[in-house]
Amino acid sequence: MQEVIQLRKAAQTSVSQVSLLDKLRKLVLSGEYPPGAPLPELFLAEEFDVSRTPVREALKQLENEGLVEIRPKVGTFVRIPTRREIVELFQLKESLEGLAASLLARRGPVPEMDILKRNIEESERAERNADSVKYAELVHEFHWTIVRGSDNSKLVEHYGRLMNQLAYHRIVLKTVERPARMRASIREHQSVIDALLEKDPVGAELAMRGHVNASSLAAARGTDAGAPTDA
Amino acid sequence: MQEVIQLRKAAQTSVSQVSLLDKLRKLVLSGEYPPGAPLPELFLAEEFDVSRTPVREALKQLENEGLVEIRPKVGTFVRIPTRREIVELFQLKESLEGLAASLLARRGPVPEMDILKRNIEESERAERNADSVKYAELVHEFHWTIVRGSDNSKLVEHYGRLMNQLAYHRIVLKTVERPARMRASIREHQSVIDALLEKDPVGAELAMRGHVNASSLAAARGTDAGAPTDA
DNA sequence: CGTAGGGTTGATGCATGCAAGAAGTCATCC
DNA sequence: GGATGACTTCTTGCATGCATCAACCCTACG
Repeated sequence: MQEVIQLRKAAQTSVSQVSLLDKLRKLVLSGEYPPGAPLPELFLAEEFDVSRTPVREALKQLENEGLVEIRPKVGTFVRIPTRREIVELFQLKESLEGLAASLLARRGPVPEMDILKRNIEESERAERNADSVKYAELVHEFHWTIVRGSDNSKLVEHYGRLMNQLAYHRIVLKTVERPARMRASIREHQSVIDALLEKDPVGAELAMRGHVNASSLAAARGTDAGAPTDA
Repeated sequence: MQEVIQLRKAAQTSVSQVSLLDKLRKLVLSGEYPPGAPLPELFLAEEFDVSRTPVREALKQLENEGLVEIRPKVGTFVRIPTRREIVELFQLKESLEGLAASLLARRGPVPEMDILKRNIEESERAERNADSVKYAELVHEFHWTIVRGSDNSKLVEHYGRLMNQLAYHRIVLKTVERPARMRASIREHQSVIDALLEKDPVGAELAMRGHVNASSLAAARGTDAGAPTDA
């Protein structure tokens, strides 16, 4: 009984429609199962009242997504991310979102543009109200709208994988969006929209990349010191 | 016995070290199991002399990689790619390789640079000898060297997924590299290297993207007409 | 006291059995 | 003749049992 990290029973919701994979992913992303925690198949099987087989399949998938690590014949553990990875992921994010903005700019008038305009308005409102939760949601929506608006399903697919990993790192590294950055961020969003409206792919890409880069630097500074150590 | 597509028994190599997943992936990528072909678990299990369980896991993984499609309670089939996907994948390729070149340019003198220089020399030789097989290998190596040289493991990871899907489309769409493009391609490689040597991230990225774009356009033209129809 | 070695434990890896469901077939009815 | 319906078959989805192997502990020895 020398367990390093104790897992408490998660709230037992019925396995119903939502897949086991989604539930496991959420538990890892939410930090309910913290980095380094063991995830024995039998434990999870009892937890979700299924057999080991579907649990195994879900864990394999999560390994594939980079959220857990399966050590053969030893066990499955929630992955411990490194600081280096977050830098790498932000570099990828910049590149992919830049591509998305560029593609969206070429598409002419699409419904996404209206969504983005409304997003800006709501973001300004959230900023005035210092509602950082609402603001974070809007930022999330802004970026996803542009990526989906790229009309490139493979890009959306890869971006989704990327964001899963980043969301995980966000939780783990306890990244905090500083209120001070909100206004700057909104201005950057606006300049992205401006370029999109002008159907300027190059400008849109540059604006988007600049924005992602700025916010990633801010995120790096916002990382608290208690984060896991690098390798 | 009304099977739409007949699978012939693949050469039975022992399951030894190399994993089942790799073997299955290769069989799909090589076109041994053509698009649309059913992949019943039991068939594959007997084929590789294992039980359904490991086959299932491998198939799930391949679905994740976008190579097969699992229709619940119906069966697993080799995915039928669309022309649209190949365009999307090339857009991603351009973006990721551009990022890689940019990152590599910032790294100063690294062993990758020598590999690239030698690659150019060998490419020219292959071009003179009209050795298109050797040439294709060298192109492959050139691009991978740059991506690996980016020193961004997450980029390498995503690029690998991307190239798997592209390799698949290459096979299926029977893309042919035209000899006429070899010389142009080498020049483009050279300009990428030039920018890398000057530690010019922006120039390297632009050169790389221009190159990928040019070769993807050539590939699109090189697609033969017998390819699968779009959705 | 430190270290090497064997045994125990607990986890995964795989095989197999059973049940559930989708697709196609065939017979029947209108 | 065409359409509808149940049935048959083939497939996956899941549960469970057994074998295997890594890590740990505890003992015995130098």
